[in-house]
Amino acid sequence: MTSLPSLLGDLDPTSDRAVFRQIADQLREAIDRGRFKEGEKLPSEAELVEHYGVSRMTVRNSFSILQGEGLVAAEHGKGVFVRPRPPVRRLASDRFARRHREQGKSAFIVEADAAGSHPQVDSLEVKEEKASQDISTRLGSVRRVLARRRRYLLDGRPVEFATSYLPLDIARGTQIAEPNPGPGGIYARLEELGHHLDHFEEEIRARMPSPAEVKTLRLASGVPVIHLIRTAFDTEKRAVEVCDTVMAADAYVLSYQLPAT
Amino acid sequence: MTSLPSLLGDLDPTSDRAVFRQIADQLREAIDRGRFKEGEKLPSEAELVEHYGVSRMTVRNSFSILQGEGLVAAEHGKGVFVRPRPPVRRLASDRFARRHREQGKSAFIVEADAAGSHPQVDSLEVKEEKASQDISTRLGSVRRVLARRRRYLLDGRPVEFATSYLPLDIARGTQIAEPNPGPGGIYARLEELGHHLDHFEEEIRARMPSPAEVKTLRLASGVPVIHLIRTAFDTEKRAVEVCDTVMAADAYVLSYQLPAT
DNA sequence: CAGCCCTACTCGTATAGACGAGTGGGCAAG
DNA sequence: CTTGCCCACTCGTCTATACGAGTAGGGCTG
Repeated sequence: MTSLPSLLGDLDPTSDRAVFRQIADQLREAIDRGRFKEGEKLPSEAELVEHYGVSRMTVRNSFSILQGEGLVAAEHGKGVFVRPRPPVRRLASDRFARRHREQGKSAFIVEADAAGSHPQVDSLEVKEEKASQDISTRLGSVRRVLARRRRYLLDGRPVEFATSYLPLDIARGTQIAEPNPGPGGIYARLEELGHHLDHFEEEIRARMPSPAEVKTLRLASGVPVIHLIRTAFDTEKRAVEVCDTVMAADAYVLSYQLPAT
Repeated sequence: MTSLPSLLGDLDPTSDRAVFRQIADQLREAIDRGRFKEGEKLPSEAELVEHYGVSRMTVRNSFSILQGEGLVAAEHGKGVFVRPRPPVRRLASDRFARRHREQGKSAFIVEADAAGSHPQVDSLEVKEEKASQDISTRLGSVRRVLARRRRYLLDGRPVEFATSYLPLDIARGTQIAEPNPGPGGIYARLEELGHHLDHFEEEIRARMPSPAEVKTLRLASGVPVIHLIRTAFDTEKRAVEVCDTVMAADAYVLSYQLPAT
């Protein structure tokens, strides 16, 4: 039972700042200054209750602020811990360049192997379905589509799930409709089918995850998602694929290289 | 006092799902289904206390979940409201193309005017300062830099703030060091100074905002930020500017066009 | 009629207490 | 020594209560 004042200071009763905010401020500052390091355990609720002389709900209130900021995460039965900043996966803008399609393995696998982490793909699902309004619009008024769903994991942690949508007249009956699309992925198959890829359009949004997304990506509270929608166009200016991707924001940095034309 | 059951249903006491989660689920679903529309007021805490027969803290707990998801916002003295989705600003990847630098006005102003909204730029600050470790690395080991800070508002709402960093040997004494950099902005000045722009690199992250960012961008809780770091390179492969931008994620969609080379 | 105030309703903050459930270490029984 | 149980400690959920403070509308007062 070492004394916390050395780490945490006192409350200012004259301040009009709410007590639980003051406590959150002190904890946040202590974390920022490295007094509590990544992965380290913060003082327990009971300890803070005693240190500050407040009720437990007040302390929990403080923690909930820091959780909302993505700074800490509570673990039932263990304590509240400073969230480690996970190593990030970089997505370069040239990741779909033709030269990367030569190898047999998918971009995700190759890239992860190179970074020394253990990649995995699961919840593979390939089926025909009705296109949503949005997908239909992007693909040019298609009614039904082939949907390829998959989830990506890095060292056992889910980091992204994605769905590719393709018009049936392109994909039906081809290897694209198979669970394993073969070397170079569906883009290689599209080119073999005569749909030479011209360019991609990517739309990027960030937002808080839905409960379903929290579940599939096992997100801690306070972690947003990056929502990326990529449309692939062939040289005839036709949209041949839309890929809808949701990524755990704490696992990714997107990187683009743009000409200054 | 109209009855809420028509909108909200009952609790399932046999479920092992926590009561406050069940309530949050029901409210979320009602919002998703459009039973409560954007900007509309949810039932008050007292009403929900009575409807579900739970204590007030339980209801507040439910609200705090939905706030964390960015779905609702509480207004002191008024009620809890469904957060309206603000109009988003699209940032196209060609926004720095040379052809857009012809006009006298900045890209932000032109674009906002075209969209019929009222643009504003404030908290302008231009000064020399010590480069942070990160900025120094990106600019190629520079010790001191010229920093240009500004905040952008759309119809009175702050949506983004940005800082440009330039090496002193380039910027000092030029119009770049003036509050108003002149027509075409600093990129036009850089080209006039012989630094012909070759390409940009953009890094994109998403995360929850710091308290300071919440303040400057007046963010509601449950709104992440998009953090964009752009480095401009001239034809000599030298990094001539780094622009660090923090955007309210609910106000932006980034859009990139990539060749399929 | 205009202005003010009062009141009812809203959410914000805080206390005190209770029980449940996950975790991990120590101790006791085999 | 190993196994298994128990207990202490942790956070999770929930109740009940109290007061503060912002808002809006009705009614009273001048």
